Amino acid sequence: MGERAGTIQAVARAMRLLGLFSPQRPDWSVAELARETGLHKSVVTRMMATMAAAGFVVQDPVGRGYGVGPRAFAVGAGYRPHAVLTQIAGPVMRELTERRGHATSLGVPAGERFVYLLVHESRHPVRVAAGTGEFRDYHANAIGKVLLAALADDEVRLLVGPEPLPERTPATVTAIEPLLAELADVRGSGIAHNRQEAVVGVGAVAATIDEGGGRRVAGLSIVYPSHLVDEAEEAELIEAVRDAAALISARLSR
Amino acid sequence: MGERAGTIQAVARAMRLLGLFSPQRPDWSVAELARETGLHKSVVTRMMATMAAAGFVVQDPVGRGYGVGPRAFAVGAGYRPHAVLTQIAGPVMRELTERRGHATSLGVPAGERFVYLLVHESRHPVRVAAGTGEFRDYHANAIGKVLLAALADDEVRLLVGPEPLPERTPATVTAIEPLLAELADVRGSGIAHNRQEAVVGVGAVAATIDEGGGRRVAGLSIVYPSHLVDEAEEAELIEAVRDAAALISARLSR
DNA sequence: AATCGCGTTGCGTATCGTGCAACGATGTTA
DNA sequence: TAACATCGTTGCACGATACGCAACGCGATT
Repeated sequence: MGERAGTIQAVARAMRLLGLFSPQRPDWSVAELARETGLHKSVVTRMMATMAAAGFVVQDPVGRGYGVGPRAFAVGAGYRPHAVLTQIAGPVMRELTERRGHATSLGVPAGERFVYLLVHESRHPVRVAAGTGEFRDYHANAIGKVLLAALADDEVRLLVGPEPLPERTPATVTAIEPLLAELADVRGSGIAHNRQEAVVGVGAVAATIDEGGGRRVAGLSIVYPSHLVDEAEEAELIEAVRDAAALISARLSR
Repeated sequence: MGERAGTIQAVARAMRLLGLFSPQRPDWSVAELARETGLHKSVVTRMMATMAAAGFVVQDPVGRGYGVGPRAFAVGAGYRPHAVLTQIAGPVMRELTERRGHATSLGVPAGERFVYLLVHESRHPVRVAAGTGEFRDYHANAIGKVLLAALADDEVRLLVGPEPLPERTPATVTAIEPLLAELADVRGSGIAHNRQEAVVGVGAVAATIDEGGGRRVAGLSIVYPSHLVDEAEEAELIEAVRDAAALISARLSR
């Protein structure tokens, strides 16, 4: 009956509930959780009570909805890629953001999507960057393409799923072949672009962060409002992000 | 039979397992988890398989132990105090660390202990600061005392538990009365000390970060090797941490 | 007042998690 | 090389336990 053999229904349900909490949506009521998951109210109540007793969630004042608990934060802080990269990439990204005036993001693969580990916001009035802990599709983001470019075409097909790929904006590449062609370019240049393919009006350039053995571990990007960056500046940003990624890679290896 | 009525055994067990993963100890094998929790191997195997399917944990290469998964990171990133304070306190702490040359930490209450939200390491060869996501006792840390000082004596008694309080070093205050007396001073001065009470050779001074309504939300500390800081410098550090905490508080309120 | 939506709780049923034992794989010791 | 220890996984039968229903108390809204 279960999704997969050898798994525990009650725990799988609890994980589904807990997984709904995210930086984008950190607050849920019992009723909302029940509607979203299709579980019965009573089940949700008991699940949440159990997870609250363990400190993974907290209920705000009195019964009025649940939020993320300190224990969940503590466990999440043990995520390897984050622990390693935060120390090294953080200062480099900060300087990059200050010098260029645009937001910078760092992401790593996380199954069928990738996750933002670290984000430095720009001081622009318009915020264009994603938030730490958010997941995104590979195919419609600069960091995602950098990560895909580390894989063979077959693996890419497996990862992004069947056509058409989800269309985020009119500019999103929704077919596999053009995406693979683009990835070939990325392998050559080491740079991936995002030209309003995820959000209208937002562009980005990304470069690769490698570990010692050449294993690709992360992508670093500069994100900006498209109308503020002309071709000349884009060329500068490409150089900047390439240098920063190389610096982080070098510091990672030793 | 269960710990508390209205909770689900299987989920409580899963939380107990997941809660073992922390920044200090981010890797566990099935056998280790089984020994630690007293659960049967087969139970642990199925629990972990279920949580792995949900992305909350990952098994390294093949079967060789589990680590924290990206989903756990994403959920943890939704922890309110972290999301709010990171943006505002981060830059202030960075400057404080650079200017004074010592590590700075920021912590918030998390049930019967407190948790470090943000840590900036010094460039000293000796690392003395805790890591993000680690839990500590209130009574043996500067930040902990600052947080306790926001409570009434009765609440403090409830929170720290019965005497003797856990002794971390020979200097730890293990009796309630002296602790309460110290907290009275903290309420007056707004500053808490830690003189090698948590780790031998490590001292700290902490100040209070308040929210708009006067609600205490966090403690900010400067942490240093005791033998490197004389009384004159300590006085300077107290001023520095007080100013920084006040600045963060002010930015929080608007 | 009346109605709606919410979160919680008792209870009986049968589903589903549990623990045992056995297996294959890997690594360690003699 | 062989015997042994340790590990992670899986089938299986039993019964503990999670489930879903229904009812309740509460607060907000009409």
